[in-house]
Amino acid sequence: MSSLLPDAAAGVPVPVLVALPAHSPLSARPLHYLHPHALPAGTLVRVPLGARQVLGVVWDGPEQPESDSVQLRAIGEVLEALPPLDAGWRQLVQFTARYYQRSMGEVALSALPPQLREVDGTQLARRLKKLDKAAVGSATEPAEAPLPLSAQQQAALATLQHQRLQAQGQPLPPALLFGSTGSGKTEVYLQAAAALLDEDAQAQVLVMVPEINLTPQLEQRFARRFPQHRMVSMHSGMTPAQRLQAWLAAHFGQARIVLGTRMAVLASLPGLRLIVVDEEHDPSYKQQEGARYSARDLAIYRAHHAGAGVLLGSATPSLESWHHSRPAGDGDAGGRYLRLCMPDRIGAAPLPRVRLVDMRQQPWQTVFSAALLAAMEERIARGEQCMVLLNRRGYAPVLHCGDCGWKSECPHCSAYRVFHKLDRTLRCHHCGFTERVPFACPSCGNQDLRTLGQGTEQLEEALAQQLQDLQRPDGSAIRILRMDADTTRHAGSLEQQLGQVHAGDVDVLVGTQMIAKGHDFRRITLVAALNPDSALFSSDFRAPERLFSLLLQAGGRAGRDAAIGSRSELWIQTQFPEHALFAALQAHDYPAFAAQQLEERAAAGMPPFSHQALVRAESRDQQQAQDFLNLALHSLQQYDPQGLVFGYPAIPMTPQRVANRERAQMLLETDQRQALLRLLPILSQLLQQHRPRGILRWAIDVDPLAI
DNA sequence: AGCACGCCGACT
DNA sequence: GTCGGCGTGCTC
Repeated sequence: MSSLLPDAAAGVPVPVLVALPAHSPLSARPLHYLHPHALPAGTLVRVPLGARQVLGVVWDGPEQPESDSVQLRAIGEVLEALPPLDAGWRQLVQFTARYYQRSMGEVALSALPPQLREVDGTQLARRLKKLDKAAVGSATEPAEAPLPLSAQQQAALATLQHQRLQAQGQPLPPALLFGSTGSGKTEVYLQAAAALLDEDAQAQVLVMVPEINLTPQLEQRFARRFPQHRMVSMHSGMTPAQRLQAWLAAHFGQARIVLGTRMAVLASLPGLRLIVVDEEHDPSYKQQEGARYSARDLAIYRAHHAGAGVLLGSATPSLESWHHSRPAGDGDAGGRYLRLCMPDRIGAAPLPRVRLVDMRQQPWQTVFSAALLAAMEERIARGEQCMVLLNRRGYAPVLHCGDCGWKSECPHCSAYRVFHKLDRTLRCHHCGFTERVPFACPSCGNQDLRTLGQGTEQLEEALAQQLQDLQRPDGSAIRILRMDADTTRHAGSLEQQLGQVHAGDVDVLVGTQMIAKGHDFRRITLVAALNPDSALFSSDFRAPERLFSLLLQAGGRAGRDAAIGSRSELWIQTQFPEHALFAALQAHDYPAFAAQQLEERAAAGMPPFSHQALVRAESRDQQQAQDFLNLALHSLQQYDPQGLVFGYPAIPMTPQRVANRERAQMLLETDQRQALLRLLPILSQLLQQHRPRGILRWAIDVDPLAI
């Protein structure tokens, strides 16, 4: 293609966003392309960029490029079949990019389904025809009737309704639905959605869940309740074609209910009226790479600006949401969120009894205390199920040589490789480096290598041995199933294993956190957490919050069935049974736990009483990574003469080295969010400008979850 | 981020 | 003599 000089015949410059990385000097503002006439913002186009054709979004912005020395190229194709993305979506993209320090192009294009980048106008037209067919074909079976409401559910819904009527176009405050497991939060979501879907034929409801494997259950309930409305899912487990169809259905307003993981918060939803964030405390709402946004926080922003409601649900809310929903009193105006409480379990099934086993009273290196084993045996003999939680997969976290002290370190990371007995490998859980287990110590030749610590594989083995004489009520052998990232790696295996548990083929379920979330295991009457202590004294100030939530949630797995729920128990083996966290857990008293934690946070000036950003850098050299961060911090101080933002000197991350990259991080903290928001773009610039050769990557994580 | 261009080691 | 390693630099 010959490069043509721009002339009047070539048309006018149009600002277009393309997917350029956050720190590219080009990504600060839209690029400009020529077109015979101006195009409305939000129009999707294909444009040439270097040697390739890429998808772009026409943007609001300067009508002229900043520099007049660039040769503008022509827009390749306008995807006319798609209505432009609306102003609300564009504003959301702009806010996300600015708040999380990424380029608008990166955020905008990553919010679009990947397959949209590949299709041209003709292919798209074909997809749209299919979309219309799907819309016509729906609705046959009768809708499942709403369930009768408890008094607390009624009160929550009445408050939401009242608040909506009162608002008169004003933004609605976010509502936090604080309800224990089994209190019927889902029914509240369903009826809140129903009210909007019935009253407004254009209305769309976005329902967010933390993880893909939790979508099917909620999906089923919504599908049965709303067979007359089109519902689509949005999560990373879908094929590219499915994702495109779902996105199109939402963009055209055909999908009235969109159910998805965090990515769904950036979908195009022209009729958005309500966002539900289920399990709002769940850390998976925070994206951990690229644009590190919190889908829960964006949901609140988006709902506010769309004039939609937002309903956050949890039995153990994040301390942020809990604090923001505090009632007024004592000279405190209260939080900006509305708090709705549903403490009672429906069907009056009592919450599980919490039993603490003091591991200091147990023989050295006990894995299963005798009391816990006895309790498990009793349940299995009765035909009930047990669930055992241990947050470590593999057989043992370390392999070691007693003679010379060799340990199974990863050559590429500052971490130990985990011993996996089943396939006889040593695997690094950080970089993936895998080797066969050596026959003898690589350092001294000793053939007697030993394991240190326990993982889920070993638990499964130990339980099989300890329970081998035990039989089910019908005399058959007992079955132990292990579920963790290793056993659920293949597509469909997760569902298949969950099916076995539900069918009652499994007596003891052993696994990592993944089994503690969301699933309704009706016949489980005992849940045991074997070793939760590391979270009690972790350097991460959010570790106790996560532990409390995990244990309460895990306990909630037990005894959902009222008939047997009365004897359900949550067992915790700990060296610190006197810890306040366990006392609150025993009383099922989240408010007490939250009050105690918030008091500590307030005293230490930590979130939600302060705002943080974490700057990370990677280099071959740890000192260089730290120097890079410290220098940027030093330069930043001249832009913050009042010292509103405090920067802690850079420290190594844990683990310090991953895949031969040295990692360092620097924490910024302030009680004045605005000051931080003002300084972060300057910091980005400083980092970019003073980046030495050896710095491989750097990134800013705003509102980091783990430090 | 892609993708080209560019300048040094083991092979059809 | 080529194929290909990934370092450096550019994309409206």
